[in-house]
Amino acid sequence: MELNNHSFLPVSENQPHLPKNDQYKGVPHKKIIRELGLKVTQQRIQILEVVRSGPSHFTAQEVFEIVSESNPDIGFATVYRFLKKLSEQSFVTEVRMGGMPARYEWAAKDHHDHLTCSRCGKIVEFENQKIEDLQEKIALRHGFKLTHHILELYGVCGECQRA
Amino acid sequence: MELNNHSFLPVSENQPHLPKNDQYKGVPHKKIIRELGLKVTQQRIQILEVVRSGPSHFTAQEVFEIVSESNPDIGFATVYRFLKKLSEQSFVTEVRMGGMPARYEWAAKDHHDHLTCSRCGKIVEFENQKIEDLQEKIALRHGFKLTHHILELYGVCGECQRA
DNA sequence: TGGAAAATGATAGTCATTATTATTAAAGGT
DNA sequence: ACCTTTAATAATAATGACTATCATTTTCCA
Repeated sequence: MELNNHSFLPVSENQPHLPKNDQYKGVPHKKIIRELGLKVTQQRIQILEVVRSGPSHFTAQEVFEIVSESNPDIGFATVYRFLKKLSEQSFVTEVRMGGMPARYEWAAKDHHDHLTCSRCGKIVEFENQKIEDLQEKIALRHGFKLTHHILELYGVCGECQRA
Repeated sequence: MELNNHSFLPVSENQPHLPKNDQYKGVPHKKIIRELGLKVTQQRIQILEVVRSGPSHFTAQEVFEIVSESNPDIGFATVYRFLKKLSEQSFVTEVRMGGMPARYEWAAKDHHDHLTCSRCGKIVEFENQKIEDLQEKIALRHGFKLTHHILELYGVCGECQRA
């Protein structure tokens, strides 16, 4: 993950990794929308409200449904369009998994990967900076600018090994 | 990725990493189809021929088109159906990318991960033993016995960065 | 070889996402 | 505050990848 180069942020360009906490904390929705180069609309504010304060992984449909409660007139195309913009400019991360609808998450939250037990389904979240660094290196070596990654480990947990 | 536990293979369960070469080399298509618990048909043989000898990443559509040349009567549903079976039983690996059609690859080849351009879809294969080792360590630290993993890096390739 | 069970091809359907378009709303200059 | 331009919206149709259905054909083994 790289830092976004957004003007209102106290960004140090040399900082190689994301800060641990939401770097946009306290930044109003309006400011973020302007930073995207877009006009500020009620719909976009409402979408951002869900995205920034709701669950950490959400589908476009879920966002649409939540916003619909307070604003039944919103169209789902608006949600898709705006999520795409947010994704293009790295404010949210888009993850697509086998055929399922894309899931998004506010990109400024802590990053973590998953270790899943294929026997009982238990999920352990972990973070490993060394792996992140190696990923950056690999991408660079091939001339790529990394935007995101998926790292999912599967195995059998201690409990299930005994059983 | 873990070894498949298919009876005709000389599998050593203790081996921590995949062998470097295609573990199914020399195994006839028919045998693999039977191993899947499916009936042997011309269509499936033709699909396997493309999958096993063709390019290393392919879409269902591409397989369909290639097979169509020698057998214009094949339906694309047949290709999708069979690729799904192969994927379910880990004979091929399915990789999905933002909105684009799924790409498949014969799974028995060297283990590698993918670096994908989210702009143009280009895929670079890479292998990094350090990352593999770190994964093992992480799993161990949490008491897990690692069986396989998914590591997909996404970014923008040099070419697309310029454009 | 006969016949149950499975596979096929054609086609229609599903579902997420995207394009289109007429209408409405926002931002900036006056 | 009022225009005016320009973008954003909601509704809807369209797209595209896949999947289900089903009548017909094939496989395979008893």
